[in-house]
Amino acid sequence: MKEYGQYCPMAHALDLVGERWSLLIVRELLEEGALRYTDIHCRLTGCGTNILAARLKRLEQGGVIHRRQLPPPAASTVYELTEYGEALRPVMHQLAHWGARSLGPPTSEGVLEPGWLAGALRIALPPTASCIEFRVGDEVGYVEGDEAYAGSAEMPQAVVEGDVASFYELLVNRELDAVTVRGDEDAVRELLAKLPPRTPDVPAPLAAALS
Amino acid sequence: MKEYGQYCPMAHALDLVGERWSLLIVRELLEEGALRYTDIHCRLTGCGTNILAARLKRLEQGGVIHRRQLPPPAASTVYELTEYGEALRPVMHQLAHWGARSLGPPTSEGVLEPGWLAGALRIALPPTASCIEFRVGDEVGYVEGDEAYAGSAEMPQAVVEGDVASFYELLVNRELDAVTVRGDEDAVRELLAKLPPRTPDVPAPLAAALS
DNA sequence: CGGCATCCTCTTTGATACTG
DNA sequence: CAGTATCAAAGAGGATGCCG
Repeated sequence: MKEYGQYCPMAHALDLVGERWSLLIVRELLEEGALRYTDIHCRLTGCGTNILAARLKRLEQGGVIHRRQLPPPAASTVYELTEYGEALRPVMHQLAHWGARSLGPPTSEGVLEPGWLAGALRIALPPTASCIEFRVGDEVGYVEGDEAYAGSAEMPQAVVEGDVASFYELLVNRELDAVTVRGDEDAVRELLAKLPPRTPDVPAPLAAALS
Repeated sequence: MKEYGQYCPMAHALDLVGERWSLLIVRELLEEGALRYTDIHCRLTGCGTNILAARLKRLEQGGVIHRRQLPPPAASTVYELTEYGEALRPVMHQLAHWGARSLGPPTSEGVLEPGWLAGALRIALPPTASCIEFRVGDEVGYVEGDEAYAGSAEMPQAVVEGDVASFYELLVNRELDAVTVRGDEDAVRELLAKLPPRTPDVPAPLAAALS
């Protein structure tokens, strides 16, 4: 893509990561740490291999990511964020928060990429002292302290289970009855109580926003 | 542009503001408040009128901006951010900070849009008790408290003057001698001392980043 | 004029096929 | 596995035209 050609930090940032797919690649690397070409490709449904190659090249030239050769015997090349690329984490976090405010319930045709649950928990939930596991559809993840992880917790105080719509109900409408809770239900209640205040309203709903 | 089609707040945010030019439109509205179609267009060199119209429509549908009819006699339509669009301010601020780390000196062909100085000051400078005016090229702006404004200050404690390269020297390398200071030079020195620590280094310089 | 819509050319995308 | 090659379709950029 042509650069904007403005001497402005915003425009420059967009020259580096503003192209289509670029920030989603960064998102994957932020969540997974280091990924092979094919791993990235299969997580980004709709992104052609040529586009991916072009973006990776550009991000590398921009100092956002770098290629590394895995030590033998698994000598495959992986991509990971540079220190500079890592610095995008707070930006991405805020942007995701912003986007979440107008992200409707998952009724639409949205594709859920593997590992989405840990990302969702990380964004949605405040730090908690408890360890709570979530099973949503075929995804499993848990929160503990101020981080969220994919997979099962070792000693969860509570396990929350439900489908994607119930999960949305829980997080957005604080509807505890939407899901089934095993274990310490009060720990979940406490977590919900610590959620940031509901953002009042977003003018246009998702359906209208996207033609 | 086609949507990403992922049920993910990041992807959704990019569906709303991730298209080319969209975030630059938001930047203008954040800085100027409300602008007419033509004002936006002349601030975005390179953006065709059809593109601008399409982006404005999309941003409006997404609830990021809205159109308003100015009261008579100047009954022209202006665009401004909704409350939801305003919420992009911290995101943009962080993104600009990130971009500034790899934005080189202004030797390149970068175009300086009118009003850039206030934006630059807002991003670069920490809150200050003093009121300091900057004259860079033909732009004038000043900082006071935790905000930055375009135009002349009424009672500046100091006036800093120089060209764009000197301004960059001042902010990035803390080189006070690069510019001429009238009035309370210590106020400027104090401001520089409060700048955040220099970010160590960005792997690839601007020149290499952009082919 | 200010606020777009249209037309046209050129680049980018997205999907598939192919190669070291 | 990690990309490059190819190609149709969509989007970007520029000029111009229309309409209040």
